[in-house]
Amino acid sequence: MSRFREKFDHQVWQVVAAIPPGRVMGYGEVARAAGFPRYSRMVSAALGRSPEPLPWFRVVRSNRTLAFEVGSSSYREQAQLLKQEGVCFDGLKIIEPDSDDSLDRILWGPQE
DNA sequence: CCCTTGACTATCT
DNA sequence: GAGATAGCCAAGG
Repeated sequence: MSRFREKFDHQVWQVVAAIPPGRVMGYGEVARAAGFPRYSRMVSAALGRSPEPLPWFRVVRSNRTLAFEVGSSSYREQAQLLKQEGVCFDGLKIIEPDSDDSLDRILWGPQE
């Protein structure tokens, strides 16, 4: 086993496990927080290798959309788990709770 | 070695 | 804002 992967995985798992419910982090953000900037593409692999259940569904793309193919079972599962803990969506994008996003969008909902 | 693969990103049209 | 493009980097064939 590569020593790199062992360290990387451990760090990533630790960061992801610390994401509070109702909040999300981007792959790049997780990688950076784990001490491995530019390793966004490696994060997903580390999540899949976790021996313990992780809140993997709280990891999303930098543009706040889900990384799976829209409509796939994985996509639906992740979206459901997130909504289940209060995360709101504006179409395909996640509305951050701390975002200074317009109140209009939250009140009016998706689209205009 | 060389080439391909990703649950990715930033940048430019 | 949607596509295309070019970086990114460990892993596996």
